[in-house]
Amino acid sequence: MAATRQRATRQGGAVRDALHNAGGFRSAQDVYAVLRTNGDAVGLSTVYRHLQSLVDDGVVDVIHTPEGEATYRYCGDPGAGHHHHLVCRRCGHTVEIEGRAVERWASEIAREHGFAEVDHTVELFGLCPVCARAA
Amino acid sequence: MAATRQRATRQGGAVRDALHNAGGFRSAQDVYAVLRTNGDAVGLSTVYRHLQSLVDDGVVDVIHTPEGEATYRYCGDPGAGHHHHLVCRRCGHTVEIEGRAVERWASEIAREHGFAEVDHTVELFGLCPVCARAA
DNA sequence: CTATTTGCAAAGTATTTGCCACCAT
DNA sequence: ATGGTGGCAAATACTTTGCAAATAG
Repeated sequence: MAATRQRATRQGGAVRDALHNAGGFRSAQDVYAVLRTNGDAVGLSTVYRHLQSLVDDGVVDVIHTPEGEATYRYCGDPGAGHHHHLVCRRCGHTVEIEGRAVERWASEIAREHGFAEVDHTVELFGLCPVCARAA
Repeated sequence: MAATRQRATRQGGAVRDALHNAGGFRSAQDVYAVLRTNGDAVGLSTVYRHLQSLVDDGVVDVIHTPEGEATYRYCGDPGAGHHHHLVCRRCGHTVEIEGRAVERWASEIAREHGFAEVDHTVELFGLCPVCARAA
C-alpha cells in the first residue's frame, strides 16, 4: 500500500510536463484541453488520475478556487514542506511564499481556543505585475 | 437595481433560522435535510437561492471545503467587515477570528511581489475542545 | 391584483468509477 | 505472460435554471 510508484508512461509525462511549464495553477480541465490541443491526446480521467497521484507524491499542490474548481500546480521537491502561494487571478502565474509568521499565528490562535490538530488554508490571489499593468 | 429586498416568506425565514442556530458552517444539502426533518418543507433550489441571497446581503459567509462542497455560516452584521474562521472539521462549530497580523502580512507580501488588488483566503480547520476530547 | 417566490424536474459542471483493451517490463 | 495503465462511457454529487403554480403585500 506504500509508495505506489507509477510506471513511466507517455501520458504521465505529458500531464506532469504540461503542469510544469504552465508555471501556475491550472484546473484538470485546463490541462486536458492543453494536451488535447498539443496533439498529446490523453483521456480526461487519465489526467485526473495522474494529477491525483502527483498530489499524493507531494510533487503537486492543490487549491480550490473560490468557484470550487480544483487547480493544480507543479511544486517540484516533495520534501519542500509546507508553503503558500500568491496567485495571479488573471494568468495563473504563481509565486511560492514562506509563511513562518502565519504558521506561528495559526497555532497561536488554535491553542488559544483549545482546538487540536489544526490545519490551515492560506492563499493570496491578486494581479501579477504584468497583468496589473495590462489592466 | 439596488438592494433587491426579498419578501418575507416562511421559507426564507426557515433557511435563515436553520443556518443561524446551526452555529457553524453547513452545506446547502445539510440545511435542506434539517428543514425537511423538522417538517419545514422547503425545496432544495429554494434553499440554494436563499443562501445565495444571504451571501449577497453579506449576512452569510461561504467556505468551500477541501471536498469541494460549499458551506455557509450565519455571521450576522453585514458591516462586520473582513474576518476569518476557526472551524471544527468534525462538528462544524465555528469561532470567528480577527487577523490583523495576517492582513498586514498579506499586503506586505503582495507589495513585495508587485501584485495588485490582492485578496486572501485564510481559514483554520481543526477539532474543537469537545470533539477533541471525544476523539 | 400583480409581481415575487416556490418547487419540481431537467440541465449543467466537475470529478470518479467500472470495465476491458493495451503496453512496458 | 501479466499486472499496472489508459480511455471511454456511465455514474455521482453538487448546484443552477426553466417554467407553471402558489403567495405576499
